[in-house]
Amino acid sequence: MFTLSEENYLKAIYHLESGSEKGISTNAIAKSLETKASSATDMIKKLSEKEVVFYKKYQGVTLTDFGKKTAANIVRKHRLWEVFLVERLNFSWDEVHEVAEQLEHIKSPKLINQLDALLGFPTHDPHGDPIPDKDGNINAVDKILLANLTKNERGVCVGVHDSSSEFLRFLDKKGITLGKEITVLEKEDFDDSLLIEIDAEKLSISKKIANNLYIQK
Amino acid sequence: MFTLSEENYLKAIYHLESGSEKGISTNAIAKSLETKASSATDMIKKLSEKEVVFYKKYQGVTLTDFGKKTAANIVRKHRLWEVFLVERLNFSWDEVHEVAEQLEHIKSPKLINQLDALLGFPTHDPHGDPIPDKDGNINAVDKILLANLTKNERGVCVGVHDSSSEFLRFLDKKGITLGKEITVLEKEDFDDSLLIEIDAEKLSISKKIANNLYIQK
DNA sequence: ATTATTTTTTAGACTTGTCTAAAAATTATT
DNA sequence: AATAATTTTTAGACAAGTCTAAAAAATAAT
Repeated sequence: MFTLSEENYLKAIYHLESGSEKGISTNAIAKSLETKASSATDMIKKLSEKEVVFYKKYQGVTLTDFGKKTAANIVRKHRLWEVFLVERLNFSWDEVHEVAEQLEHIKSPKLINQLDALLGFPTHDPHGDPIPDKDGNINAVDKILLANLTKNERGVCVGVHDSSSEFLRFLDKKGITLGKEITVLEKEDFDDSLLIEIDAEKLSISKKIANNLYIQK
Repeated sequence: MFTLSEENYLKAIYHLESGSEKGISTNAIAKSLETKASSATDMIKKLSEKEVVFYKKYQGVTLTDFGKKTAANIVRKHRLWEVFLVERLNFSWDEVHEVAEQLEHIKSPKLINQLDALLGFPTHDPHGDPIPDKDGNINAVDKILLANLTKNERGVCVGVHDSSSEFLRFLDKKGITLGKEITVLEKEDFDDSLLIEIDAEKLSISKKIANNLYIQK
């Protein structure tokens, strides 16, 4: 069994690993958890003892298979709870993160399996992120950033990269939600902004926004 | 804000207070939390600093109004989650306690209010215990122990005193659930057992059982 | 009313998870 | 290749929450 702190480290390492080949540095972990490198080193040693990470001094960490599975299960819980909050308790997608951060640590296999069933075995959370199955496998979607679409290309909005409340509320305001079809009408060279069409309306989108929205062609 | 440990102490004191007039002793608290008296003393001091209990050395503790409200809110959360687990996630009434012990510490007013609404503002948990409202007020039911009914008296089963899994599973086996009507046919003097009628069937009930079942006349 | 017993508190220690400051190792720069 | 800068680790400290053992207070028993 893992402590709350251990689970948070595992989750951080899990997220950092998906997006880099090599081992995850102590600093990267510390930064992601808003703690100090020395604290991270301490915890890494504990996780290594518990055989959820491989660790060699000065060379960062990698999750073991067991560690991956454990971390994926925490992510699974987090995302299932997010679906529950949005679909059953009228939370908006920018409100769920903090609460899900707490709920993901509740220990009860039955609870999470029944919740999964209650929600109809969802495959994605409210931000479009895939929900790992019981074995930790995820159904990778071949999504690309809106910024990488070329002129006149079209696709469906399937996820966000940045899921901060601010960004999500901005999207709500602009009417951009998951499932909406987006067409790129223009790409401005001088500031990399986009002119898109959504709901038969034209909308200008900055580079920053376009780099945080995932599209499926 | 209170730590997990502080919340558990508050809840224990709250439960111990309902059933005694005076202050709650250090030992009683320690016993109820399966810890040592010295640990209880330490925590009592912290709770006293936070003004949730009145405390004078060697004289036990009493909850302040603030403390009562805080504790009632934890109990409210615990019981609402129990309803959710039984009514929405197919848990049986003997399985919910452990999970609710975890869920009761989740901090999110919106979560609990929405959950309350989702469940249709239930007034009692699956064991018949009343659910405090947002202000900590509870709707006291005038229930009595089955053991205190006299021959030929009748009533409805509205709660259990002992809510251990073993007892609840025993009740399930005998077909005794909340809402069932029970008539006392005989009271045996030599062992204080009861002969009751339930669902038009006769059933013999030991003193111990009769002392753990609440009836509303 | 004076012992004996029980309860409660104190004192000091231990664990978990964190921190700062300094040392050691690695990586980057000239 | 030697020095500078950065990263990582170690060492020692601290807070929270717990424990054991001993002292102090309260209660019970003779």
